[in-house]
Amino acid sequence: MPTVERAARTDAGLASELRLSVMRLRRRLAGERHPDNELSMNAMAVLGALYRNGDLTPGELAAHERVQPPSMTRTVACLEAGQHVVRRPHETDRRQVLVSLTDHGRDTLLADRRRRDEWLALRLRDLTPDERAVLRAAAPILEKLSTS
Amino acid sequence: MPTVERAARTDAGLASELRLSVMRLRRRLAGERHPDNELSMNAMAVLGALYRNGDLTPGELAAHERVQPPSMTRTVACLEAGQHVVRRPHETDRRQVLVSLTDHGRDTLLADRRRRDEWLALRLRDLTPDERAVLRAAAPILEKLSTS
DNA sequence: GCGGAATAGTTAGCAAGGGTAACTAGTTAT
DNA sequence: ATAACTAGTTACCCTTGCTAACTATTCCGC
Repeated sequence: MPTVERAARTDAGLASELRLSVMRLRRRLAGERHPDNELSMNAMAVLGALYRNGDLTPGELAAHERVQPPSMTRTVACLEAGQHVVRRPHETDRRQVLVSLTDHGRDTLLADRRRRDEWLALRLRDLTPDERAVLRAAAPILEKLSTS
Repeated sequence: MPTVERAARTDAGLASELRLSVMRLRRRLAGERHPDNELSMNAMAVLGALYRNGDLTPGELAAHERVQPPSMTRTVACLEAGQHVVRRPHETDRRQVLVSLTDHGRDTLLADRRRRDEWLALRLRDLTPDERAVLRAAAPILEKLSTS
């Protein structure tokens, strides 16, 4: 008996399917992380954002990850404690704070990412090329859904 | 600046993209639930499984949702407290317990599901038909990833 | 310029929801 | 008869999200 019903013809049905699939896969991803990764998935995402975009404020990071500012404060505090980022005051607006990736943070990010995607990448290799193509197309759409 | 890099050409890149997208969308889904839904998303998923498959044991439910048995014990206890399910001993093997959906549970499931998918279905309507088709194809693949 | 509104970040406290370890009760196999 | 296994539960802890409330700064209207 398949976990997902075959039919997702209506929008409501598709919504249900997608919701369940996303929930389960996320749980699986959280569980399957390699044991010697020191960073949580969210901390990783923050380092990734800094790596791609350069220095950002906590507010920008919160918007980027779609969490509330206090949640990001905690994540950043944790990263700062591990020397992965440094916080420094904004040049002109002293309400703001800029978070920068340290060398150590960057190294950790790259090593961690390599290990952490291992599990998923392994499963992706078991898919057919067509299935991978579908997921490649789907990723930005999922992203758009969470953005809007 | 797009949140997701355009490139997901390698499997590792795709894994990264997919992981981030799934995490964010799931967070968004958890947050956007309609205020007068009484059930958590996981409770809903359990009722859904019972609705589709008939009576199941806690162990089967745990495997189905890919959580550890103690987590399912709690979810089932919560559902039982709300009269959405009943637990009764297995006929022949008295170690086991069978969980059944009550009428009230079924009604709640259907009403809740309708409301809960509203937000996502709304966003789905903003997509192009092609994008929806991609997601329709992607849902079972995501499911397969979390199953394997 | 000065007082009130708005903005950025933080602190404090809470709740949901996952996990592991250890226990009970029932079943199976030697 | 007893040892080993299985299903479920209990107890406990951790992570990670949230809201509310507070501080510090900046902006705006007069």
